[in-house]
Amino acid sequence: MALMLLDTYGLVYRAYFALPPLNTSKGTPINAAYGFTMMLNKLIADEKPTHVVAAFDKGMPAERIARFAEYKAQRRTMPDDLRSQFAIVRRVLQTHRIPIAEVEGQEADDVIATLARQAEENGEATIVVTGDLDLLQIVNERTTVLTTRRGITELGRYDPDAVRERFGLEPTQLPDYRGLKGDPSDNLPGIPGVGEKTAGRLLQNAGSLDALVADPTLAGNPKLEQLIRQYGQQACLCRAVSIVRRDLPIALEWESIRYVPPSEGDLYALYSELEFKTLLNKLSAPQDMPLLESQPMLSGNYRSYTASSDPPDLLKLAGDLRKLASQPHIAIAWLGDAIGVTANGGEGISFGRAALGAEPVRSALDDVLRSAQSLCAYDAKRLTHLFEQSGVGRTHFADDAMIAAHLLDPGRGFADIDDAATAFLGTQIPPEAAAHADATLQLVRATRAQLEARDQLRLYEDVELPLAPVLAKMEAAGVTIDPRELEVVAAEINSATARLQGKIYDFAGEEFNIGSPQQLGTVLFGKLQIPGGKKTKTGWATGVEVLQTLAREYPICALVLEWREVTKLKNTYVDVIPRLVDARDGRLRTEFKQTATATGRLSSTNPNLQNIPVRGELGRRIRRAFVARDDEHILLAADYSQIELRLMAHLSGDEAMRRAFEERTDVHDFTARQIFNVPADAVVDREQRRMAKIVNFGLLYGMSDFGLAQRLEIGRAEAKTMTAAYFDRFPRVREWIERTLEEARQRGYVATILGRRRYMPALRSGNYMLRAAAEREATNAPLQGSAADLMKLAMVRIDRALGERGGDAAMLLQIHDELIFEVRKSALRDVAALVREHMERAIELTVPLEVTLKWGRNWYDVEPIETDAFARV
DNA sequence: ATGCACACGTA
DNA sequence: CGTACGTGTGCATT
Repeated sequence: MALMLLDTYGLVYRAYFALPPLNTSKGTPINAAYGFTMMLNKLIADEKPTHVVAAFDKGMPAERIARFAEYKAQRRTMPDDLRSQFAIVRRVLQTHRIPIAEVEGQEADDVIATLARQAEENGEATIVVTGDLDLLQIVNERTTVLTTRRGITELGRYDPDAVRERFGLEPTQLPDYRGLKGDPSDNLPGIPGVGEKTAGRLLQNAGSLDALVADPTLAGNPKLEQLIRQYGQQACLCRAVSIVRRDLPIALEWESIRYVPPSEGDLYALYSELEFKTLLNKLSAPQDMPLLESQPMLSGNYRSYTASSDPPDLLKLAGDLRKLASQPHIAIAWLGDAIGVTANGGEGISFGRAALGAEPVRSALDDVLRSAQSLCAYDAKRLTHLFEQSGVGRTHFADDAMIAAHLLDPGRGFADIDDAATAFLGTQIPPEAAAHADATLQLVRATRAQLEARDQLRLYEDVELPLAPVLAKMEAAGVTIDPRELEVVAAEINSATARLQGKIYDFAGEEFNIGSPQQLGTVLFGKLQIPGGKKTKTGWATGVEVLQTLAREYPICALVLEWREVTKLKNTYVDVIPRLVDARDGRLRTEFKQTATATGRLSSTNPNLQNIPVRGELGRRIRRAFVARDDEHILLAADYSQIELRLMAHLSGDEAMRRAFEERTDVHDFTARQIFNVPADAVVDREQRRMAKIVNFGLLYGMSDFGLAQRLEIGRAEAKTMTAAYFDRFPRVREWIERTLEEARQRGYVATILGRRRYMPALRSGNYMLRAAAEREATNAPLQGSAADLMKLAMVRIDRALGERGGDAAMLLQIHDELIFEVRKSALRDVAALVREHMERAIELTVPLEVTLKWGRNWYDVEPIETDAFARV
């Protein structure tokens, strides 16, 4: 249990100065309210309080004014555009269902101090969040104070040790300290000539201000002694206004301040009214998801075990684990260093990961998992790797709550199981592995019901769940890297970098950091006076578009572009990859994230192998380093051709577009013929095809006339004519886009071919920019997402088929529409046919799917396989 | 040390 | 004022 107390005024004040002036489209100042809301969300996410109260000042601090007339005389009056935001802050709090505490004539500090004391007396932990350090005096074993630091998200955390560390004093000595040294911002004089250092030393020696005043000789030197005699009473007065009151007449109703997560609908309404774009984007909870009312913390009967090398302990742990062996439903969680296991009843066991090294424990767990009917986890793939390393046999999971949660709302990143529990269970999970396992079971129950209600079980059970172990295999396999090839590229890059850098310095007439957009902008557009400089928020724009247009006339721009290209390659790939190669087997391993994207695609990290260069020649050569494991194997690459456009043809049912694919023509060429009216016996020129290609891609991304005009470098009217011609030839495409948007507006989400959803609340936003962005996303998501569906389904089937063949081929990488395999040479023909078959037939569409197959000894040298040799079945 | 802005690699 | 990502740098912040 943790109570969070907010010093609302201080936090809002802080947010106001931390952020630039921001207004809603109607001109309402909003920066402080926005910053406060950001802080609030972050605090709740990070600190996970069970109870929250926002404290406000109310009325004048009359008592203190009476005690010390000058008090706060110096403080400036509140700016009007800040004052007006407090009403908004109150609404934010109301929406978050956070109660407000205020006492007539009292400052928030005193309200907070009083509530913290009451919580202490009840044995509860309290976190105070404040903008200044005055409240540090109430820090103790149960009360922690967070103070705002830089910006709006950074906080200092003060427990008693942190206070001692910072001031060399006990928290309770801080009012004395402030009384001695004074505080100009509150117009407290203290003792003249006594600053931080002296005040600290005096208190360390004398213990308290009272002791000093009673016996000024404790000061240790005559000068200080005299000062204390003269100003001692003034210091005591200063101290008096620094001491917070902890005895205000407030009755703390523990149950009434329990934090209940806000309704997503209410949040949506509020955030869109206030035009909190970033927050709105994070918010995309399914509208049909009933939010549970607050629940008590999960409780269960957990017994903890600490890993030990002591045989009796491990044997006891193994014995207790084995008691779960007959249980049908087992959940397992991996939290930090601990493993938690629970069965359906809530009884659970946690133990250190290291215990898996002991044979009795390992085999006991093995038995439990083997005998269970179903096994579930949050991020099963991670556990699969752990089991693999520890020699635990079973790795088949019937449920993965992380995947289920992501399917229910892919727009929201469920960073961890605590996130998901907050969203779907409305509960916090105690920080214990067994509790996490238990929460996993509950999450599975909740999410499965939702998936079923939405008809997404097939997507979950037949695609996503079986994909996880496939990805685990791919991650475990890795890909062999030939470092010598990287060295060749590195050498070339190094000499190019040196050469380019020298030339750039020559042109610039000075040495500077070319990698700094800021310095580069100053050199190009300031010193060299190159015209055409545009500005960004922070300075000159030096992006490719800008430099490219200048490159013809100003060689330095071309050189900078070249420099950027080579340094990027060096820093991101050539220098990095060798360091990540597993020294044991020379292979490079990535992690595929299955729940990272809003559209259903995978992502790849550590390193990202989905963005290895291909366009530039130099970069492309990096692919030479990706090789088959030995001479007996080769790499096989299989990629879908134009999969998203084909899906557009399928989903829209546009006959003309369907025919383009049916006839196996070049689709960009075909489009060019249509929109430029090129006769059948005439040739489409390169420029026409280039433009048609941009139009096709623009379509997939929901591009506007304006954007199209910019990309094509033509007038807006011209672009409009072109899209008109396009939609004239492909009328159902336009209808599909409009239908998709209309449906999405109405039901709140768009869906893919397998029923994967993406919730799009911003479609109904009153803010044009937000709405337009959402419309583009909504247009693209069904296409990109359906392509992901197809690929995932194909991967699951291919893995199964390869498994049946034995071990002569392994899937290594997925790059969205492309798969890379490592294949025994003798099996190439069969495997290529099998891969093509499963990819092309993943889902039957009204347009044919086409897969291009290539093979080679490395990723660079892959050459198309003669189609004739692998005729389609 | 950490977060942001910018830049840029891929589909 | 086309979508979806991850990672590198510089730079301003503790």
